[in-house]
Order: sequence, then structure tokens, then C-alpha cells
Amino acid sequence: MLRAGYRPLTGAAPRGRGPALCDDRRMSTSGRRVGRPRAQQRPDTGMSPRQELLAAAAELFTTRGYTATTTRAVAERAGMRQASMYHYVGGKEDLLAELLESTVTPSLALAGKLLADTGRPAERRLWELCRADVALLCSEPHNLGVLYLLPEVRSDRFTSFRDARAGLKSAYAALLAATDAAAGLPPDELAVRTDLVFALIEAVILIPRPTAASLPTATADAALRITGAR
Amino acid sequence: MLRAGYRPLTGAAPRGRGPALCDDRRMSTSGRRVGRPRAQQRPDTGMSPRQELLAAAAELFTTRGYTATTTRAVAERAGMRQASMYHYVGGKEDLLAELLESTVTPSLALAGKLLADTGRPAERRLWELCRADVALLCSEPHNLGVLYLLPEVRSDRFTSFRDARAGLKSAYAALLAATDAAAGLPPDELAVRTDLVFALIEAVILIPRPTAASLPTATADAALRITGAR
DNA sequence: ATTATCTATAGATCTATAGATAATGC
DNA sequence: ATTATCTATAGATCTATAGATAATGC
Repeated sequence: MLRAGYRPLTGAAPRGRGPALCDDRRMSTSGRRVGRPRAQQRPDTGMSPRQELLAAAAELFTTRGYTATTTRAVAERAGMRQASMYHYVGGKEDLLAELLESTVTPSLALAGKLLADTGRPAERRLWELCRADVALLCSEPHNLGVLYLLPEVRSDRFTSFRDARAGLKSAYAALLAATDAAAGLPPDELAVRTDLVFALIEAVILIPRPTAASLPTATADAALRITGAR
Repeated sequence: MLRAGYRPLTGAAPRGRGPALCDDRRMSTSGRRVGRPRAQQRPDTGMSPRQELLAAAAELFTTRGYTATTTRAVAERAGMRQASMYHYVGGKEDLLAELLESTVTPSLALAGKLLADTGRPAERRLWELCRADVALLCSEPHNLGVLYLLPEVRSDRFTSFRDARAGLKSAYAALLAATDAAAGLPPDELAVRTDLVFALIEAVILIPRPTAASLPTATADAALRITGAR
């Protein structure tokens, strides 16, 4: 269902505007929950209510579509009534924003490390970024990458995600430019190759689940062949 | 706006169920239209009402999203009232089906010709298919490829589109298998390479518009490098 | 007292059909 | 008579807030 990877690495999750929203249920010493009991009881999953909402949203957004998914559907799948959802998140957009960022933030962190690691050849570092990025995109049970193409993502609410994705693309561009094969290439040629490599990585979202276990490595190999490095 | 490519090459457009739906306005000899005049008059675009609906749908589906686009928005943009749309199409799904098929049918026809043309090397034919397919996907002013990822597309209503796309992928697989570089490769390795090449082609839908004019050729080159042919 | 829930609902849609209407065709 | 349009609407939603309620905390 939902793994550690869902939560952005950058500390506190974005909560949208409005008053403080809860992430964890306060438990009594006796192990019983504070607050009115839920209408539908069900076994404890070990996830916080917020995590359960994110997992529900991930499944429903990818399966039924973002717009077609109602707040009621998300809440009910997370085990609570529609209105109770607003105790944890500001609305559907909050959930979408957090899911989107979770598909980029880990790769962006890795890219930062690889860029700084100038001791190793750029080809090798680019290959590693490709492999890890594809592995991340394939790691979720639901193909969150399809959410990249939602028109909503163009709106101001998702600037933070778009910036992170743009940052990741710059890292690809920098590593690619540092390869031997890129030496002497005109800037526009370099730009087209970056577009192609970045598109190839994200193209895994177009491959039906489940994907072959060899896909991350195979894609990284293919990406380097595109750059002309092999 | 809308070009010839929008209409499937297979003769009559699919009309959904129900009674016969019109595609062309009957014009009187005096050049005036039959039927009650429209509430909002506007200059003739030369397109049939059905074509105008398709063009409006293409813009709105890609810009605002399929589910978020109302029948009213499509109809109004095509110059008619919401209810009048049903004179030409069975509903939103009809429009989506026809738009989807228009992105595949021309390439599928080309693939058939290339497969039969056994006199020329497979590498060359594969390259041509890649180039033409990317060019088709980039030719529309709106990025119809994003519609591939709609959850609705998995439903029965779109079997025809899914079959056409699967047929196109088979053609890629066959051409790829016929290249010299593929000789002796195990089937699963061949399958992964086909996935990668096909994904790379369709990945152009992830590249922001407008795309570079060199993209079709650059992508075809990159595809052949992935296959190991160059 | 605090918290996490619940129920109820105002206000705002959207789709597809029914039936009326205003042109041209003959 | 035929056609392409229109207006009107029934029926079915969906979101976000208001206010009540049922636990634990102290």
C-alpha cells in the first residue's frame, strides 16, 4: 500500500492553508483512541489517517482519474466519512500535491549528491540517476506518473512540484553535458538529447504494470545509448 | 485547428449507438442553412459541425481535462447550445474515441505498408515508422497523447482504440525483431527493447509543446540506437 | 477540556431527454 | 415535411462548512 517513499524527504509535509491539520491520532495509554469512534470500525493498518488518505487517493486517482474521484470515495476508502477527511487535509488538491512530490523528491535528492560527486565519470553518475529514477517511478503499486499530465498540475497550487521536476531535469542536463560524448555539441543538440533522455525515463509511466524487474537497468542502459556514450 | 488527420482513415466515423447522427449540414441552393438558426451566429469556419465539435473537444480535453470538460463547454465552443451537440454525437465518449483513434490510425496504416515492404532493410523501415509516428503525435496543436492515460480508456467503449494501439506496437515488435542487431536475442530481452522503443516514441507526449522541429528525426535516431542498430 | 469523529445541508453544478420552434424543401 | 436548432428541466450528483456527539485527559 503506502510506503515510506510517499512522504517527502524534506521534513514536514505541506499542509495547505488553514488551521493546523493533524497527522497522527493521539492514543491513550490504554491504546484506545481519543475522539468520537468511527462509524465503520476496521482493523488497524498501522498507518496514520493522513497516510491512509494518501494511499486511498493514490489508488483512486490513478484508477478512476483525479476529477472523477470524489472526496467521499477517498475518505470512505480510508475508513472515515467524507467530512472527516477535512480534519487531515485541506482537500483533494493537497493529496495530489503530496503524491506528485513523492515521485520526484527522492530522485532530486540523489541528483544533488551525484552532481557534487565530481570524482566519478559523468557517464556512470548519469546511469545511476536514470536507474534510481526509473526504479522509484516503478516502485509504487499505482502508477503515480500518470498524474503528471493532469491539467490541474499547471496551476499555481503545484508550483512546488513543477519546480522540483524542473530541478531534476536540470540535473540530467548537467550530467549529460559533462559526458565525453557531449563534448563539442551545439546547445540545441544538447537540449534535444536532454529532452529525449528525460522523456525516456518518464516514459516508464506509459508501460503497463507490472513492469519487468529488469526495466530500471535496461532503461538506464538505453538512456546512455541515446547520449551516444556507449 | 482540425486537420484531415483527425478523421479515421477507415471510412465512416464511428457514431456510437442510437439513431443516425448527422455529419454535414444540408445547405439550400441559396447557401442558407436548413433548420432553426443558431442562437449565436458566427463566421463559417468551413468545418462541419461534427468537426467543430471534435476540434473543441481536442482543445478542452487536453487543456482542462476530460472529466472536467462539460458537454456545455464543448458545444458552446463549437458554436451551439449544449443540447444541440447530441444531434451530432452520442456524447463526450464518442468525441474521445474518435480523437484517440485519429492519433493511431495513420501510423497503423503506414506500419502495414512497411511490414509488407520486405525488400528494404528492417532498420530503415523501423526508422521510418518511428519518424512518422512521432511526427503524427506532434502534428496536432493539442497534445492528444495525454488522453492515452485516461482511466476511461480502459473501458469497453475504447476497445477499438486499444486494439489499434496494440496492433501498432506489434508492428514495432516485428520490425525490431527483423533487425540484424536483434538476431539471437532471447524473447524477453526483445520484449523489453520493444517496450522501451515504443515508450520512447510515445514519450513525446511528455515533452512540452511546442516541440523542436528536429524531434521526429532525433527520436527515430535515438530509437535505433536503443535497438543497438547504430 | 480536548479531540476526532459524526450527521446534515446549502449552494452549485452537470447530463440527457422532451418538446417547441424557425428555417428550407417540394 | 424535414431539418437543425432552441429552451426547459428531471434527476443526480459533489464540496466544504456548521454544529452535534462520544471518546479520552486531567
